[in-house]
Amino acid sequence: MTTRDDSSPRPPLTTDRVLRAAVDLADRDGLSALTMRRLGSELGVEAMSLYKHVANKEAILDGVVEHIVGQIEIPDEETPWKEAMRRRAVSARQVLADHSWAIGLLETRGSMGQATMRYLDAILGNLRSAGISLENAVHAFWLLDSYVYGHVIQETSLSPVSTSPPGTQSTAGLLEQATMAEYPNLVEVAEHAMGSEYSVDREFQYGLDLILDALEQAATPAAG
Amino acid sequence: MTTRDDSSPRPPLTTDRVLRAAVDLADRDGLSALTMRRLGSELGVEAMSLYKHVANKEAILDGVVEHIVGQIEIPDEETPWKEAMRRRAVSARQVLADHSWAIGLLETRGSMGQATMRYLDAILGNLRSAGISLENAVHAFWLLDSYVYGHVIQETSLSPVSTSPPGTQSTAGLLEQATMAEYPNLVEVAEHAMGSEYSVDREFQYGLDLILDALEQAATPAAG
DNA sequence: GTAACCTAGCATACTTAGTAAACTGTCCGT
DNA sequence: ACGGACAGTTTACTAAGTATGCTAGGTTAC
Repeated sequence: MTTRDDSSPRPPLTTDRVLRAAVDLADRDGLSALTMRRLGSELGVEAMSLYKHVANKEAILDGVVEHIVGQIEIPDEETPWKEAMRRRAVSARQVLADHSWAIGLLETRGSMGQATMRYLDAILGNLRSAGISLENAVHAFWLLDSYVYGHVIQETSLSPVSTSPPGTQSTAGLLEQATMAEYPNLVEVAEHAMGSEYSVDREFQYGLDLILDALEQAATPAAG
Repeated sequence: MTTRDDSSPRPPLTTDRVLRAAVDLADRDGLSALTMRRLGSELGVEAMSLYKHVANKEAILDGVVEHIVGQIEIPDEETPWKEAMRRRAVSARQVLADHSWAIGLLETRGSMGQATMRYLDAILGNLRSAGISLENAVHAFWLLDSYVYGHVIQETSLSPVSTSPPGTQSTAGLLEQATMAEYPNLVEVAEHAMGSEYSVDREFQYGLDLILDALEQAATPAAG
């Protein structure tokens, strides 16, 4: 039994606490702020102390990705596939949007961790146990995951335009650029996107449903 | 008139030459190898000399992204939209796959450059002049671009599994992990992906056609 | 023709990264 | 009490981006 009943001024470091703090730090100040020294001071500790709990920074990034992926809602095998896929796509987008810096990490990780494999396996498991063929399950996986990842990427990379409320200087600034006259279609779309009836959320839903419906048609040959 | 007819041992630096060298370097040794010092030595010059031609490293990355995006085939307004969209999606995937480090850059750039805007404008222009409504053009843009970007991300992040020829140790290594028994669906898919009849190229085409067909149905209310 | 000056490239040096190596202090079992 | 295990620290090395000031060669103004 460890004595800790005195007012512990600093709980002991653990790998989990390190990873949690890393996610918090990146959420708050961006991925570039996630340095060993800042992470250390966040935990009231020197940078080198972290190395007692993680192999190196790469390991932290790996762990962080796992942490993020682990937050995505995983379908069980009973939920009807279309509903399950919609739910997990929405959840994945939510999680990735909440930690928009994480997408950039996904690509750079070479190998999949446990959480990632569990996630993929659950998706495929749901599809397969719904009677969908292996080929079609793979198609569905690629399509949906590509769509979700790509959508989040675009949301973040277009955020100067799309996330600012109408009339904000960043939106206006984009439009007022002299060269904007050369891009009439972009202007038209930007204005449309600034309208109050437009929402990126709905845009995501639209594409998601379109893909799901198309997958359903493809997966159920003749039945209607 | 500048005298340059003598055997110039080193052509003068220009912004363009810097950007070109940056792309080459990243292609060859990866994005992390793209440092000012290495880029300088690549051009036979000290790191600080680069700052005479680019504001800072961020500007190089911006320029590199522009360079990459500029390579994507742009549709003209005459090409039928479905064909145009397929072509530019294939081209975008090709370009991004040729410079797989570039995707990670796209997200981190805050603002769009000229090439990016020209690209987006051309896409929207093609769709609009094909008589597609503004709303549907926006849908098509989000869907297709998300799919392409996401697909490339997954290709690179799954590359340890998918790009290695069947029977390679990285593929086998993944499968032989003790924990793999916990992920039967993943194993099934991995084995399927290792089969010679499987190709990520075809996978991309499948999803692309599915999206294009679905978009077509949605854009042409009753016809067909 | 020469002096002022512009400019590409260079040398130096400062700051912040990641992390290796060796040290310190505490606590626990013998 | 002692010895080791182990969390955390100190110091220091390497590499990155880049500010600052220098130099040399060409250009331009008189």
